[in-house]
Amino acid sequence: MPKNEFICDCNIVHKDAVERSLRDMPSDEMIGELSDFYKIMGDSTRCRIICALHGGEMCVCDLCNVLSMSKSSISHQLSKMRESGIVKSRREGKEVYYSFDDSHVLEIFDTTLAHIKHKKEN
Amino acid sequence: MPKNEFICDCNIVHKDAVERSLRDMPSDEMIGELSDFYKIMGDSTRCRIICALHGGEMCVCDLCNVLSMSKSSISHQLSKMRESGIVKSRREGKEVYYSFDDSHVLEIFDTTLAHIKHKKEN
DNA sequence: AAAACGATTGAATAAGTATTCAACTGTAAG
DNA sequence: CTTACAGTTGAATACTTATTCAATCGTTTT
Repeated sequence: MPKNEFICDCNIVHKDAVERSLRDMPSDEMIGELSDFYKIMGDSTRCRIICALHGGEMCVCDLCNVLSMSKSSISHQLSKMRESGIVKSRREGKEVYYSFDDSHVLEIFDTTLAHIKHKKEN
Repeated sequence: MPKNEFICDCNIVHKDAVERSLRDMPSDEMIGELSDFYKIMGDSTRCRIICALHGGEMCVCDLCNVLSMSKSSISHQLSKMRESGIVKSRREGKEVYYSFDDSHVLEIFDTTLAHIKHKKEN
């Protein structure tokens, strides 16, 4: 087997492990969706929005007050969160109310939060 | 109650909801750890590394071949993952082997992956 | 119809970050 | 001791992204 069958110039490639990993690796599409999901959660402002919406829907203005941030900033983040299907919006008069669109996301969020809390206790 | 008790210039703040949210909001420290956790997962290279290590420990070179990326790039990512406690390393001669350091992280990862897969099926 | 208000949007700025390149470590082999 | 090899590291570059600012939209009120 020629060295350059593999990308790297090392001699000690563990052929079996590498091939098994390649076989079991999720598709690029799947990996992309997975990392996109984590990316959207990986921002403190968005995490705080998720926590705030935990008690029920809120208008943009409420979120501004909870997070002590500008309407524009919050709105930009909400727009991203809506794009990725985490929240949905509902207009009522001049106000727009946001709430969760996907209970599974909330479930993962809560599990993770519990994990972090648990780890801190030790 | 004066308008500017709240940060935003709106009139229709839902006082109760805002105050409840503020009360239930996790500490800045907690939010930081939470978003940092998601941040470290929110990169396709790191997600693929996690998938690759699923079958057991691997040396840097193996990971290069699985991901088709340079040693340096992988090493940089592994270093970040080790810093945040996701993986640990073990030297054996010239090689360095990486494996999971926190089974709970893997659990959350798998749950999320299952969630994404499930959502795609619908 | 005009003004006020809650919210959104696009462009600009600033901050963060992934990959590359080159130099360097630590270990093993000649 | 010298060379080769697996891996690491720091600086540079390119890319992404969060917040701000100003302008605008949609709805309600006067």
